[in-house]
Amino acid sequence: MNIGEIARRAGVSRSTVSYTLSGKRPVSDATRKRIQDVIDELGYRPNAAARALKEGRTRTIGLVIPPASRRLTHMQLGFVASVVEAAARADLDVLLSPSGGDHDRSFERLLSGGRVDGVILMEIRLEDSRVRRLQNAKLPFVGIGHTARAHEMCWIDVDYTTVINRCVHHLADLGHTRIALVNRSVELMATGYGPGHRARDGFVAALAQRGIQGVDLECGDDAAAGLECVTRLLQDHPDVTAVATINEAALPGIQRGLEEAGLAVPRDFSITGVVGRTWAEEFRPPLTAADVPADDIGTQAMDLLLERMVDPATPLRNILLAPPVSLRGSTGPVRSARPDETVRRTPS
Amino acid sequence: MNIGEIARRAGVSRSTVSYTLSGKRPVSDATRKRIQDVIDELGYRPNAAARALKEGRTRTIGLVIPPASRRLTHMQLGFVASVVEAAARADLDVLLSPSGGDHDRSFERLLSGGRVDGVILMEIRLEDSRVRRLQNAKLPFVGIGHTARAHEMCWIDVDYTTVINRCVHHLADLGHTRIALVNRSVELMATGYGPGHRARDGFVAALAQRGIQGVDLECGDDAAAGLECVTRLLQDHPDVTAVATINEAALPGIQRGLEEAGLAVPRDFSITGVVGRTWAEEFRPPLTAADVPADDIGTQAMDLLLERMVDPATPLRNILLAPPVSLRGSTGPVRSARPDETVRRTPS
DNA sequence: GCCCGGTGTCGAATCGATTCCGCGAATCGG
DNA sequence: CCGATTCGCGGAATCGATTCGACACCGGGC
Repeated sequence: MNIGEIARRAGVSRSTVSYTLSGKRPVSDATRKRIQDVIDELGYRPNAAARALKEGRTRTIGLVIPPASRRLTHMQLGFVASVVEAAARADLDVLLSPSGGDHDRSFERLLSGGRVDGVILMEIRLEDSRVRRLQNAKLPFVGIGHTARAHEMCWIDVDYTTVINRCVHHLADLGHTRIALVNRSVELMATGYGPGHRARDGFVAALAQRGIQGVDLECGDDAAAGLECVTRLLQDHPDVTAVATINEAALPGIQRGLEEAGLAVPRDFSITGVVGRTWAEEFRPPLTAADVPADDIGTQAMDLLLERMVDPATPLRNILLAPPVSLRGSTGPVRSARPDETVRRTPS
Repeated sequence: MNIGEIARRAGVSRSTVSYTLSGKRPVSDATRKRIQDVIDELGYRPNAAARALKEGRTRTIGLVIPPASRRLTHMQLGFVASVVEAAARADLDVLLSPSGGDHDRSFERLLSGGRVDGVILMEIRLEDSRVRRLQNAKLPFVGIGHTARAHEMCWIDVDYTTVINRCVHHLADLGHTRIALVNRSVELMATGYGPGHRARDGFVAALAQRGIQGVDLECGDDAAAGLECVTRLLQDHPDVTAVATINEAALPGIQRGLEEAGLAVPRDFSITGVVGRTWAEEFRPPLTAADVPADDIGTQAMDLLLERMVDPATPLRNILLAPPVSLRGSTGPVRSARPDETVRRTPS
C-alpha cells in the first residue's frame, strides 16, 4: 500500500495526495475529504525510508549509551528514559547504540549512511575520539558530559568538581577531618572518565582549602565492590569518619560494609555524594547529597540537540549544573572517638 | 557523497560499485581493488534510506519498553541490554519505543511506514491490544512475556506460576505455614500484568497443595513501597514468617522493614522469590531465589525474532523458563516463636 | 470578447541504492 | 579459424515519497 494506491482509489494524482498530507499547496475541500477518507479507511502511512530518502532527513536521533556489558547506573537510566521521552514529544525516533570504544561497529553504523539526524552522546571521556568522528560526520550532536576541551562541543553536564568540593566542605563543617572519596571503577578512571577525574579534582582542592586529609579510592560499580571497598577503607584508614561518593551503584555495598563494621549512619559515620534525585530519598537514612536532576538533563540535552538540528550554526552552548547539597539524614557531626575504635586499631 | 561519486572516481558504473560491495556478481580483482580504494579513501557508506527503500527492509528492529515514567526494573534493564547487544551482533539497529497503552504515538510510528523489520515487545499484559496491532501490521514480533492466549504469538517468558509455586513449597518444606506474596503494583495488576497474575495463581495453588495459609499483597515498584508494605504486613499479620516476591525493586525496602522490626534474615524471617540473576548475589544475605537469566532471555528473544524475520512462516515457538530455586542464605527453618512475638501482638 | 491572475490538479524529475537485462570481449573446444 | 560459452561491466528500471513547473479552469476587469 503506497501513495499511488491512495491516489488511484481517490481518483487523483500522487502529488495531490502528498499535498493534502503536507498542506504545502492548497487542495479543495472536496478533494481533500475524498483523499482523507481513503487514507483513514486503509490506514495508510507514508513509507519512512522513501520520505527520508527524498527529504534528506530521517526524523531519528541516535543515543549512544555505555556498552551493554556495563550495567547502567540509575542516573544513566534516568538520562536514557528522559531523552527517549523528550524525543517522542518532538516526534522523533531514538536509535540506540551501545558503544564504549571508538571503532565500534554499532557507533559507525549510526554515523554512516545518514541513519540519524543528530546524536546524543553519553559517558564521555576527557579525550574521546567519538567527538572527532561526530564532528567529521557533520552531524549535530550534544553530550551528556564533556571532554577536556569544553568549547569544542555542545553539552550539558554536572559540575562534579564543584559538587564534590561542596560535599567535602559540608563534611568539614561538621568537624570531619579524615574523609574518603569513593570514585568510579579503576577501568573507567583509566580510560579518562570525566566525572571521575573532575570529582577527584574537587576533592583534592577542598582538602587543601580546609587543610584536612583524605583518601582517594576507586571502586567498582556494584554493591559487592562497594562492600569490599569500604571494608578495606575501614581497615587501612581507621581514622576516616566520612565518605563522599559519585558511585551510586556502590552505595548499598558501602552501607552494608558500615553496618557489618557496627558503624551507625550518621552517628558514627557520615555519607554524602552525588546521586540521581530519586535515589537519595530511597536511602536509609535518606542521603545528604547533591541531587542530580536526571530527567531535566535528558530533556535539556534533547532541547539543545533540537536547536542544533534546526540550525547547525547555532553557537555551541554548554550547560553546567551544580545542584546544591540537600541536607538529609546521612551526615552528622563527627564523634571524637568511635565506640570500638581501640579494638579496630589493634590489628593494624 | 553517493555511489555515483564512487563510480565516477573509479571509472566504472554504479552497478559495478554495488556488486563489489554486495558480492552478488563477480567483479575482476583489478576493478574491485580500484573501487575499494576509492571507497576507503572517501569513507563511503551506502545511504541507509535508499537501501531500505530498494531492498524493502530496514535492518532495524523495534524494542517496545515500558513508558519512561515507570522506572525499569533490573530485570527489564537486563532484557534491554541483552537485546541491544544481540541485535548489534546481528548487525541490526534498535529503535526504542516507550509504550504503555495502545494508541501510543510512539508505538504507532514504529509500526507504520515500515520503519522496522521486526519488534520485541516487553511488559505484555494478559489482554494486550498491541499484539493484535502487530499481527495486523504483519510484522514479525516476539514477546518477552505472553498474553492469556499462549499460542497466538511467539514468546519467551518466565513461568512465574511454577516458580512462585516452588518458592512456596520450599518455604513450606522449611516449616513455614504463614507466607506472604509481595506482588507488583496495584496499577500493574489492574491492567492485567501477566507475571503478577500468574505468580498469584502459583501462590494460591501451592498454599492449597500444602494446606497452609497466605497473604497476597500488592506493592509499588520501589524501596519506599516495599518498606511500607512489609511494615503493614508485620502489623496486620504478625504470624507470617516468610515472604516470596516477584518485586525486585521493593526488596531493599522489604529488607529494611524487617530490620526496623528487629527481625533477622533468615533466623526470624525468610525471603525468597524471583529476581534477576546478578541481583540475588548482591543481596545480604544472598537471596534464595529463582534466578532469571535476563541476558539469556534477551538473546533468545532476539534469536526467535531473527528466525521469524528470515521466514515469517516459521511456526510460533514459545519458550517457558522455570529456573530452579537456588538455595542461598535468605531462607531458613521457621522458629516456633519469634523473639518478641508477644510484644508485637499486644498492639494489634 | 479577450486577457489576466489565482486556484486546484497533474506529470515528471529527483533522492541513492539494487538488480535485471543485455552487450562486448575474452576463452575454449572442435 | 570459427562459433559458442563465459565473464565483466554498463544501462536502465525500480522502490515510494516530495516538489517544481505547467496547465486547465474560472471569474473579473478592460
